[in-house]
Amino acid sequence: MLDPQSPTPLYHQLAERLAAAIRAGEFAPGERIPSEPRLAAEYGIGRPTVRQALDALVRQGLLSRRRGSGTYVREAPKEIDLFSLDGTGASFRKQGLAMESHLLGEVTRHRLADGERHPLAGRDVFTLTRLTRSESTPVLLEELDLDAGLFPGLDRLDLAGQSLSALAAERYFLRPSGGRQSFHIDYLTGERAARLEVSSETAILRVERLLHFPQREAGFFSRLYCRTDQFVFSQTLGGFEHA
Amino acid sequence: MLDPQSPTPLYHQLAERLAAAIRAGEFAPGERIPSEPRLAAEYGIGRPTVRQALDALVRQGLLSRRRGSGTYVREAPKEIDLFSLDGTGASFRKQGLAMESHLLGEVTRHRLADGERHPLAGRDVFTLTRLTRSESTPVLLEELDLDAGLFPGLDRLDLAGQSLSALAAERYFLRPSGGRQSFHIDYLTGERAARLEVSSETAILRVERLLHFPQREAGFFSRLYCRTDQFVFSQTLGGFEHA
DNA sequence: AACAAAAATCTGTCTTGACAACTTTACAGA
DNA sequence: TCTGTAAAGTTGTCAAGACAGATTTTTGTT
Repeated sequence: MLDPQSPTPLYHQLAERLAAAIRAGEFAPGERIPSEPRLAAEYGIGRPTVRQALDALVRQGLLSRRRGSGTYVREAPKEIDLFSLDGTGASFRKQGLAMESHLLGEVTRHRLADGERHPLAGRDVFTLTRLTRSESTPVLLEELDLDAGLFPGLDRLDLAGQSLSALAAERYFLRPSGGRQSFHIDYLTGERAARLEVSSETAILRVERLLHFPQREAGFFSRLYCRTDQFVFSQTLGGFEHA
Repeated sequence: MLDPQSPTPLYHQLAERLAAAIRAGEFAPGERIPSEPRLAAEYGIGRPTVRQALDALVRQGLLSRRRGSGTYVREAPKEIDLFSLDGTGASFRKQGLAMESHLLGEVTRHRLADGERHPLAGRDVFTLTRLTRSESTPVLLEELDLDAGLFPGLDRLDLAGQSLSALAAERYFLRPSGGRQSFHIDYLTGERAARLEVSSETAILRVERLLHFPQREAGFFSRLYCRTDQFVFSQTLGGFEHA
């Protein structure tokens, strides 16, 4: 039973109680937990209070809900080395994970205005979007901008299944000399949320990465939206990492 | 006014409306927005629905609430280069940010059991915890484990204000040869939440980092809990990064 | 003008209740 | 035994209301 006299709110006590039960293995991944009305009756609290507790566990990645069906325990995320791999597709396969990456839409070329808040502002860029799925669940969305001057004719290439970093190295003889990436926690809406199949309540790791080349500073900019609820994303340190 | 006929729920419409107003500068950082009862009256919806909308904006880092006082627009986070710096303290100062790091408790030495799920399992380690604040707000909590064999006598040194990476290089002649770090979104409870002054609803970037040395594989393990709502944490790529 | 107390207002927690949208289960008929 | 429909049960959204804890504003007194 919950303790109404406790300084810890009831919804919080329930969330901790359920989280402990999940971590202790009382509910297996994929298993349905008792319904909201059932939990309300069992713990003697209102359904909105139960929902508040479950809301927190959903956000923490322990539970997922399906309207009309119930609330289920989630699988633990697998780990993928992302921030140090030579092309997402190739390294996904190397790590024995069934991943599929594919382009969304066409590669387009356009000019970024001078005043635009973008590291490649003032230049012509190739823009492309790529989505990676694991077992048909989206896990990574990449939005890429490449300096058109560094990658001439890129829009005429068949990029399906291609490693961009391999392409950069082998076709354009480009190896990054340095760069910078920043890490953010984001909540997606609109098209990005739809592509990753998440609600605006789901915390997403967004990594903004800018690569420099000996031939041109700030030649490649990318935004990576990572579903850390699906995968653990890691980076190998030592030696240079690039996209 | 909100549109009750819209497929978008009312709380979601309000959240989007308020987010747009904040981003458009209608409310300046630090400014108080209309109270919950006031918003309920203005938009003709219930206070629980207003709270649901505000909950989402608080989680997204746009708003913060103070009981009895009101709901305020938050400052945008500043950027700090963390995952490529030679010791947090030194690089904070180099980047002109008023940061203070200090040890929580003493350096302790103990042995990790062989079967323990820890990269340094089976060894004696020095364990220490460090908290970094900016303008008296905690932004980074580090929990560090160092192989005691690589860092003899570490517990007898005065580590206050010290760069650990400089210490490793200059006193112990240790430079990392490689490593790995993984990125997680976490929700803290208990002591960690108290130290970072966050609620269990706040999404935290947790980075687990393991460094290898020529002298010893897996010599240094650290967990970094980053308040991305306070700072943008970034990494410089190229050349080797180490703690 | 300054200070203390009371009142008002704010957010935080919780309840009961209702209805919508969706899924699952039970039942009737072929 | 199979299929279709109704009933039951689930989550999602929303409302009104109450009270607690904290802060701010107003009022009264000196």
